[in-house]
Amino acid sequence: MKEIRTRFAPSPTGYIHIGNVRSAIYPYLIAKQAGGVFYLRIEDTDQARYVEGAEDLIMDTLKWLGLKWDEGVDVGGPYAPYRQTERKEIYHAWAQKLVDKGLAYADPYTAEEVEVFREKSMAEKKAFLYRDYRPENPPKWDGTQPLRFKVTNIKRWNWHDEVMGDLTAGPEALDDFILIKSDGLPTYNFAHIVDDAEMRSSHITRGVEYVSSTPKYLSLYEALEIEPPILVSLPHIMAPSGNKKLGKRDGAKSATEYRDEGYLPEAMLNFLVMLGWNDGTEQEIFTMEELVERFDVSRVQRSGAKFDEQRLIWMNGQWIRRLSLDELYERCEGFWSEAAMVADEEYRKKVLRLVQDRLKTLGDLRTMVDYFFVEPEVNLELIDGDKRLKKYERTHLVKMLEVVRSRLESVEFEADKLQEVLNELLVELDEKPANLFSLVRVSLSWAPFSPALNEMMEVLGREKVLERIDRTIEALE
RNA sequence: GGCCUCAUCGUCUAACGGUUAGGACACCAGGUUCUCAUCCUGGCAAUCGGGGUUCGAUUCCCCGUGAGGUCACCA
Repeated sequence: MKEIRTRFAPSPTGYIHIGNVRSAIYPYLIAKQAGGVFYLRIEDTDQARYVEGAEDLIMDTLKWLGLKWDEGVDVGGPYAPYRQTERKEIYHAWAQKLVDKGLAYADPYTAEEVEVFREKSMAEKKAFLYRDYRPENPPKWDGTQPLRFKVTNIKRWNWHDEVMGDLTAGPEALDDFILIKSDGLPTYNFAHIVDDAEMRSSHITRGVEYVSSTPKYLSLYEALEIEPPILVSLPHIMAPSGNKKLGKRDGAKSATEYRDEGYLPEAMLNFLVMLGWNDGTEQEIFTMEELVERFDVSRVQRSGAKFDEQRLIWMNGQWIRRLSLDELYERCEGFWSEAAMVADEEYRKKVLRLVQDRLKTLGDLRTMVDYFFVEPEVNLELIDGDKRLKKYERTHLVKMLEVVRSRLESVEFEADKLQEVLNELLVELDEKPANLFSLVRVSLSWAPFSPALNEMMEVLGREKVLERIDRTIEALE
């Protein structure tokens, strides 16, 4: 059997936004589950859209998601170079084959002249086909004119797509498209065909927008006597509002932006893969290993899926909770506030354990745990505005806190012991947990929400707890 | 406009032609000695329309409708 070789072949025109990341994930999974090769090729033939540094952005994203490439611009490989601008001679050699066969010719028209043809066709309400205006005696190609493919096998094409199934297109889909631009660089249409042949791609994974061009590619394969690879067309990821393809203008962020906001790569990967694919079971959470094992292109959805950030957030929470405390701690590097950074590792881990179930993203850390690291500002509004606490006289609240304080002076600061004492205080003061615990909780955190009282006390420690109760008493008097 | 493709809860989706059309997110209600979250329980909610074929259609066929893609010296 032929070796499985898949690729991700982006253009270095900027960061890859999440809508496009999936077309790197799927080929990766296809290759890895077959024990094949996944490689990275840079398609930089459009000089005008080239963005400095984009290659690094792309590689950063792939690394973050754990999509390691076996061959590529930086690591090389048996079919190097992997950057199209460095492969110019190769394309010209293949182009020459077509010229020699009489299957390629120089385009004598200027862009303006072609535009006139196009407008004429559109005015007649039919699709523009250059071949309708094909010059009878084209000049010899000297490299300054665009080189066009001369389609000869004008017919209806039928082909198979692993995702879309059996597809067909009439002769209208065939045209004399440009192989080499007047700047000497090949178009995508030509370059990818040459590269995938030279680099032995077994699969071509790309967005559905290429299916209407497929007949052109098929006739080129035929002319070049290349056996076509397996075609895999991926439906688009749609913007959350409306039905259009998710793009940068819809606020599609880069994958690394999500990383910086505190999303885990596992969650992002899991979410993106599940957007348009499932394994037929009701399992929702998959590790990379499981995905590699279970992924099946034929189960990929044919219609576009909307990007649902709510689901991503949920999935991120799921993954945060699956991490061990040590692992979570490592992932949180860079997400702590400055005040927290001053505290030692052991203390921060204790705090982290209390909020692991509460984090939606690692970014929540910055604000969620402030009061563990800095003295919170007393805000009596939290008492006066509380539907239960506001019913008490302040003197009574003070009395309650004084009793609590004196009991805490001697108790061991350990969660279970603290809970016992808190329960005893409930009886002693004849109070409901909703009242007493709320009062103490607010006194210690001055935050609208916080972890369980006894655990919070254990982490804060006796000194801080007594100090904060004193401050509250002072403020209430 | 030509050509191509797609169509199940609000969203992501499951369902050899036979299921009370299942799950998940979101939302709502309840429970977990206090808040927030987690977790658990329950609830709301879908086969685009019309014709066929069939004992029986979400599933197959046709016609509509809607949506998307494409018709670049961009990929």
